[in-house]
Amino acid sequence: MRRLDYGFTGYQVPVVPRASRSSRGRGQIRKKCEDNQIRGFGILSSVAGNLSQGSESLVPTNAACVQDLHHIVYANSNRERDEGRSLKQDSCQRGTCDEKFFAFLPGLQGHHKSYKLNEFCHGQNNLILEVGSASGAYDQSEMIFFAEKLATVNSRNNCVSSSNSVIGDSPCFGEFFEDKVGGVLEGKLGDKSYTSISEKDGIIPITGSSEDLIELDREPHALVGSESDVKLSLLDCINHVPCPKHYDNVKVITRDDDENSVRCSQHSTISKSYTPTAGIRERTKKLSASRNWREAQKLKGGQMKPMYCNGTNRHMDERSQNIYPFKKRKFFCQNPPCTSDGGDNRSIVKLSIKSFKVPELFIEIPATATVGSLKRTVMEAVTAILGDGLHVGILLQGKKVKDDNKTLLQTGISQDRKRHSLGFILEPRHAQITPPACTEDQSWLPGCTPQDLSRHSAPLTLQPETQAMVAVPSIGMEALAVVPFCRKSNPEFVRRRIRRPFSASEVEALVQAVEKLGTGRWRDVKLCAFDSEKHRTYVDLKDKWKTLVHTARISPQQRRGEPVPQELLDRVLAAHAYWSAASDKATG
DNA sequence: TTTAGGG
DNA sequence: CCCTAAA
Repeated sequence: MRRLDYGFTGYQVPVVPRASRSSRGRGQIRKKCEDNQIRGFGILSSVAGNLSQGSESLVPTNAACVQDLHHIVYANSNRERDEGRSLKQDSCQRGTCDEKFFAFLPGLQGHHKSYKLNEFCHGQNNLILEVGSASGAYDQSEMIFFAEKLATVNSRNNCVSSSNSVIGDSPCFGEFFEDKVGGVLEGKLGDKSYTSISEKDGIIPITGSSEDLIELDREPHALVGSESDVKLSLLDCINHVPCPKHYDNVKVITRDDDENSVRCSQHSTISKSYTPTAGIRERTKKLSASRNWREAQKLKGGQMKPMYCNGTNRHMDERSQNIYPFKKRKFFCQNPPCTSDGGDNRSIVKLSIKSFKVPELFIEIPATATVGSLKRTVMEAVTAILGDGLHVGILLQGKKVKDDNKTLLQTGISQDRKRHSLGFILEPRHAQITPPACTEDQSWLPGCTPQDLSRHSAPLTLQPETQAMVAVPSIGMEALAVVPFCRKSNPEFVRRRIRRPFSASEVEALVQAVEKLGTGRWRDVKLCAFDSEKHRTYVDLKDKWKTLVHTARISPQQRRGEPVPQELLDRVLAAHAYWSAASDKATG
């Protein structure tokens, strides 16, 4: 009997003949595993996976994860507070920003709230996100979400990304923000003001889901009322200076949406395995002409689906939960060498960039939208802005330096100048080049009046930003990636999913599932062994199996990445051989 | 949508 | 991981 040749023991191999696809149901019957046996297998493998994953976590508990993460979160209705001002540079002042971004969540009726990200300053030891509220109040969970996500975003931008970063809501996660030097929580609520300084451990527990409010000893209500500003400062969280060695004691919290766990990774550890050049090479290689064709097809079909439509599309929903690095990375490491233009090459200009000015970010979202969707919207917007859709502008004494070919000497940037005269702006890369190309919704085109806009979204407040809203550069729309019908207009911003290597437990689960189900039923494999892992599609599983087979066939010396136990690789080969033979037999 | 296979 | 022809 073939089963004897199979080599697997301990369970029965269900011989499920591979029916033609047309005969295999797609409905609820196949929603889960076909029989109890397989279902039991799935559960077992799940449990096994969780157990082993837990044991291999870098940091097993949430609390331990944040030992070195310094956060200060404070809300303040007074814009002029010294804490905020002192951290700002001249280059980070309000009102000098040309570009503005909008995030717009379509499809829902009702009141809207406009959120504006006025400034986003990176400092060597601080990171400030200042949010000006046009109307509604913020709750603390939103603030924390900002803080948390920005930490992740910035970690990614510093090329020390963790593969576990996930966008979206985790159904349940508890996190702690700890400020070793003394956490500060202060705010004002009308006449009531309070300041909460954690003197000892400075731990602010944030429990429950991301929707929940922070639990505070005092003033457990919203920190800010309407017309208040919220400032979030992540001290020591991420250092924007691109020198990873500073991060030795900084940990990045990443959350696995599936396991409801918080994982921490040492930056230094991450950066070890991160090879930016390889990533660039890979992505550059893939910029095939087919993309243009594909985009044309999508344009033609007009079949872009809203990303936040109650998850009616499982695939879109799954993919939207991942943080996508931008598909096309253009990290040119081709800084031109100092040219001998008569200047003194030995003259070095040392710059300490403490903050970047960023374009304002506007978010319009119906009041009926969920908090979760707001979070996703903002997160996507921030991610996009901080991702790759920007280039750096330089302000010298308030004037934009436009000629990139001038030397610093020629431009007047030199050491003896006051540093305050030099400013850096993050601005849309193609803002001046690409005209808005969103043809489906004319309201986003330049020249549209606010009335046109309100026809769609009826924002509660437009404020002075209204004029900017109609002049929003297309890059802003696409960078936000929250307006699907606009994203298609620029293939440049199709983002690649973040790489998430399979853990040993996942490999184990995959092997078990394939042993059970075979190599041609990836949807079933997914449902049985990875149903809870939204980021693993059946295509992913198929691909992983392919690489596993390849790995098993090559010599151990040739293998890369996290070593897969030989025992598992043996099972991979055995299962692959078995099911290949079974397939051949069935075929002919 | 799912499978299968190349990139 | 991405892309996509084919079923």
